[in-house]
Amino acid sequence: MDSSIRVRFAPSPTGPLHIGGARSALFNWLLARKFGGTMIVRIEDTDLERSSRESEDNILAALNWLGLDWDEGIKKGGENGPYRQTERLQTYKDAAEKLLSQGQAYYCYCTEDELEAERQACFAKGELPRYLGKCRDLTAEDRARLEAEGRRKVVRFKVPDNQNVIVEDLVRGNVVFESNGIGDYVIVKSDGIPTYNFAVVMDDALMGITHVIRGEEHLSNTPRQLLLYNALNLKTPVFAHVSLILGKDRTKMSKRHGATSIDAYKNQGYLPEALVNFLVLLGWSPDVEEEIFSLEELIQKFSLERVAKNPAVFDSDKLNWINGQYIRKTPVERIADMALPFLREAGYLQEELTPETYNWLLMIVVSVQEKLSFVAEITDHVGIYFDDKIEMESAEAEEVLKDEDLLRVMAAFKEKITELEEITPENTKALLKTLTKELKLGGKKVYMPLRVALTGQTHGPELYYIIPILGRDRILVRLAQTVGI
RNA sequence: GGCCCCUUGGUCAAGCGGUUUAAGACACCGCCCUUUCACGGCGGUAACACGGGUUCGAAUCCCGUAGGGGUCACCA
Repeated sequence: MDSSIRVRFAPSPTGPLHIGGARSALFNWLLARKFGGTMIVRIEDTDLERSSRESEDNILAALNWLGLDWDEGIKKGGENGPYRQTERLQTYKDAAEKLLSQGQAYYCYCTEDELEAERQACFAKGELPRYLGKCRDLTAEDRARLEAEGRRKVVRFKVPDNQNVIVEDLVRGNVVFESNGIGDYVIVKSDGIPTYNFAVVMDDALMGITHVIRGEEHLSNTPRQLLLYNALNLKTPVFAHVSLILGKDRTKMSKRHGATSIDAYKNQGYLPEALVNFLVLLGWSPDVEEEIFSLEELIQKFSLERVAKNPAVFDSDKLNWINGQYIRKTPVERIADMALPFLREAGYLQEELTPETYNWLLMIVVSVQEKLSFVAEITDHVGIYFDDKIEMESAEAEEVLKDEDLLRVMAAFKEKITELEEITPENTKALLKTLTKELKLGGKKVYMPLRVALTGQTHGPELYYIIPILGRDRILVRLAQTVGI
């Protein structure tokens, strides 16, 4: 393998980019980057009904967000364009003509009802439901008659009999299929648009794709494609079928398993590099014990040899853990930017940010950063900073405020905090220390009562963050309210 | 149902015939750190689907059974 490697990601723009697609894109991209090859993005929009520009834009944006770029393809150009299949129709048409004239394909005039009846018959006999070749040997007169009836026609590929088709797969080894199990399949639909199996072959060949890395659901399509490569005398790429990503119930990931689009994770405040890290671990394993890798490290370490054959269940616990690891290592400014929309939506922040409130926001984020698995969770932790009306969250909290030394502690704290000209985490830390010392009390009698008096909770961020974030005035308001001083 | 793929702890997975009393990570549990929670550190529970072979020796090779998944469209 070398720099002549050409891989592609060829999504069909019928919905947002999903977890599985993203992983396929990632594997292709990693291979290209590792060997200095070329990554191509092509849009497979031959399903006119379901394809949309909106989906295309969404997919491309998601790819960009993940940090997966491409060297050639849609929105980028290149020598093998255009990169949208609906703009390459002439190419397919010519190839279909060729197959037709060589007798390797033929027109079929069967109606949907006829086909359905045939399928049922096969099924009843316990055979593979497939097209039996009814229109295979139509005479010119037959065709003229059927055309005269106004029937629509499709082009079917004539699948050779009694042939073993061997898929040489980098992750599965050689997989053998019998051509007899494959019925003559449609390569051009009645509206003149090629089907997937035909268009991919043409495009992969014409674009010089050397490695096709895709989901396992395509494995049983591959013999059909191989037959076409053969018939058209095209050079076949190397295949690598990666096993599927399953939901908790061990069936193929789908909407009912919850969030499956990359968008959904982006919108919950996951970091793209964390998602990539998680995705690569689904089906691939490093040769070392660490599991947290930067894109650069992944490029260096990735190899198709270490891609697993068995399907992987999507484990959101692990995703959360990985994302949490990244959140902790990420500069607070970036997390704050991500947190802003959530805080606004929760009604915590109304006004535009000033430099002052921005710094305040940063301190808030710092105080809870290590608690987050994904940024949307921030609203669960920051309520204490916004509502000055303190509710005791538990009987345990109320109990804390019944301590006999409470008033002494609070009064001393109030005095000290009032004297402080500027309240920062640093001098708050010092203040708390001297307070404990001067009062000659155990920390438990100082820290916990203060925490409860200020927030109504027995847990939460460090006191030395809470105090400066609240500021003197609001602290006094809260003390008056909860302990009456 | 036919064809194809897969089968190591709850999950992701290492393992490619002896170095395995089967790594590591997530989750879970415990301890430590921490005058809270979390983070972090240390430790623990937990697996080779089953049955036959082959071999001196099998999680690793072969066959069968079972289970799971995928696919059989004028969707990709």
